[in-house]
Formats: sequence, structure tokens, C-alpha cells
Amino acid sequence: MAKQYWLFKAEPHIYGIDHLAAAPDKIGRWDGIRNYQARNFLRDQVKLGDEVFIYHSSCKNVGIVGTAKIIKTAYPDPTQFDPESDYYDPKSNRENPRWVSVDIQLTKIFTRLIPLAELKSHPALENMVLIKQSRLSTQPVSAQEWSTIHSLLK
DNA sequence: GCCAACGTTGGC
DNA sequence: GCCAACGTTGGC
Repeated sequence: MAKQYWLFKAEPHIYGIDHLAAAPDKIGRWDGIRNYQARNFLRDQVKLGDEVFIYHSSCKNVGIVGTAKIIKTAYPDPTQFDPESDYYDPKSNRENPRWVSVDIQLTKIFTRLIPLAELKSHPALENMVLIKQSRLSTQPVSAQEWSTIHSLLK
């Protein structure tokens, strides 16, 4: 199956591209996803080698800040079992975990943040899930959108 | 901080 | 299964 592209949202003050850049081998666990639609993408469709835009949300400068690749596909998100975690889910259990994580490795920090407003104003991006459905934290990106967004950096 | 959009919960 | 109430996301 062909490589697919994704967009993952993060609140940079909690876990953003800087955290990923500072991690050993620039590898991080993408956890804390607690929305079924977003979970289903992670669990059922995200594959090894797929590429991902990292998007910063709920902050002063919202937009795409870089890219990463999938280095480990879905496995149970350990934070759901940890009562100390903000992402603890008492209704989940180890026999039948409700939530999953994937591991990603940073591939590029963009030379500039591409603001949401710029994405919204670009005609070729008007059908992006990001723009059509604003409240989805992991979402597919088409190959054309992937390429268009990279062209904005030049 | 406001508020629109939308997901979740729970009574019936 | 419906739907009102409530909670969360996320841009501005």
C-alpha cells in the first residue's frame, strides 16, 4: 500500500515539535488521543513509513511547524492505564485497550511556521480536513496537499 | 475570555 | 434510539 500522509495536532506547551527535537534520536510517542475518529485513523490506517505534518494548536501562532515519519504503528497507549496521567481512562483495561499510540521520528523542522490563515487562504487547500473539520487531532492529508504545503516554504 | 462546533453522557 | 445537557476543542 502506498505511503499516506497525515496531520497530527499538538499543543506546543504540552508536547510540541521542540519536545520531539530534544528527545533521543528525535523519537517520540504520540499519545493522549481520546477521540474515536482520530483513534481509528491511528489504529487502522497509519502505517510504517507514512509521513506526518506536525501542527501546533491552541497557542499564539497556530500552524504547521515540521514533519515526522511513523516508526512504530499502533500499540496500546500506556497513559490510559496510569491513574496519575491526565489521559487516564478508568473505563479502559489491558485486556481490551480503548486507546492507541504510535511512535514518530522528527524528519524536518520548517524554516518558518506555516500559519493556519495561510493554509485557509490557499485555493488548493480548501478541502483540507484541517479546514473543513477543525476539531480532529489526527487526520489524513492528500499527496497533493502535502506537496502544495511544501511548495509554500520555497 | 468568548463562543461556535461538535463529541459524549445519561435519562427516558 | 432520541435528545437535552454538558464538556471539550480550538480559533480568534
